[in-house]
Amino acid sequence: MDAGVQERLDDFIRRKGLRRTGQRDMIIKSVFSQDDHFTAEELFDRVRKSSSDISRATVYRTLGLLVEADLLREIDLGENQTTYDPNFLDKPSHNHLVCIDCGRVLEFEDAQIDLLNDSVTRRLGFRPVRQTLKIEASCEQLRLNGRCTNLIASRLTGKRLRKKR
Amino acid sequence: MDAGVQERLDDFIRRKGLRRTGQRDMIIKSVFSQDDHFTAEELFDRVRKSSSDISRATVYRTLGLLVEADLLREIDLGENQTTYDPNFLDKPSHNHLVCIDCGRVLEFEDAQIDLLNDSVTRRLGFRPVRQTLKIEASCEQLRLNGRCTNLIASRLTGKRLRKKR
DNA sequence: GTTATTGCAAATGATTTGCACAAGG
DNA sequence: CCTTGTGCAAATCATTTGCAATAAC
Repeated sequence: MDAGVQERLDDFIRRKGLRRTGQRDMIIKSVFSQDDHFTAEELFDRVRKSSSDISRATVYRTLGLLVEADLLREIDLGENQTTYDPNFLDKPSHNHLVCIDCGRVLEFEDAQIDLLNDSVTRRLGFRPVRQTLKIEASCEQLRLNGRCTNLIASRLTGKRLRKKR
Repeated sequence: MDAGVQERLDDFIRRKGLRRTGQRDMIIKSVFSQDDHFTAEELFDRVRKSSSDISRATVYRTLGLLVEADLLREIDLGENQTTYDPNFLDKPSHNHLVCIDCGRVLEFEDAQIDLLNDSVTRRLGFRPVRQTLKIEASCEQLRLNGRCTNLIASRLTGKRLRKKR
């Protein structure tokens, strides 16, 4: 876990007159112990494994806190559950590419995209605050070779292959 | 309403072995009679005004149909309700700018952005299918003048000024 | 001691669904 | 007719919330 996280959260907590608790510490450790995207429910399961005295409500409430403190970000992957992305601390303006064949999500940064979007925003008479780019795309691998390692991998792990509906 | 809509839907319906019904016709007319974004519930209210024998369930089911037929698109404006955008027929690759001060949503097209995103996608080894760019920004007007006509307008109309939460 | 935090279970709210009846082709 | 579509009400399911007990500071 990035050393700065705990510190930044402490700042936030102090500034808002809130309190540091054991539950919050555990949840934060779990959130930032890895860099996969996750849902509230997935996090709840993960957290439960280390200590069972953390309730679902506290998980939801702490997630809200982390988002408010800008340590964690909600992203839209087209699911009906909110997905959380813990990687904005390291890569403050990364984007997401979602493969419509295998459901895999890639993160990428691109300074040119950022610049272009900023300039468009200014041209419209606004000051840019945040931008969210999601690219849905299909595997060249799958199209050219008739198979895609990610597709196979996700079948093995039982992950969902496509959006619902 | 764009003349092509009904036709395109008829095609879709025929291809899938479905049926054209009075309710679907009414809903489609309502959806494409204007170009504002809307939620399922808002559409339900609108549709109810012209004919009261359309149920909420049918509205939801027809929305699903229109999305599947690619006549209508779901967009994410950060609300807890799905928002629908009827303007992708006219502007197939437009983007959204959401003002965090007044909540107003602007649509804009930009060929450069499209090209750049496509090229990034290819560089990552994928074939681009669809891209979604949402820019959150703040009013220059508000910052410079201390007021923003949109902000005032949205106060008058009682629209929400900021995201929830 | 105060006040924020937690766990629990109940409440919420958007969306979906089962089923009997109605209607399109 | 035969099958799809509809309305209704009940069911789902993620998320939120009221409240009494608990723990920060």
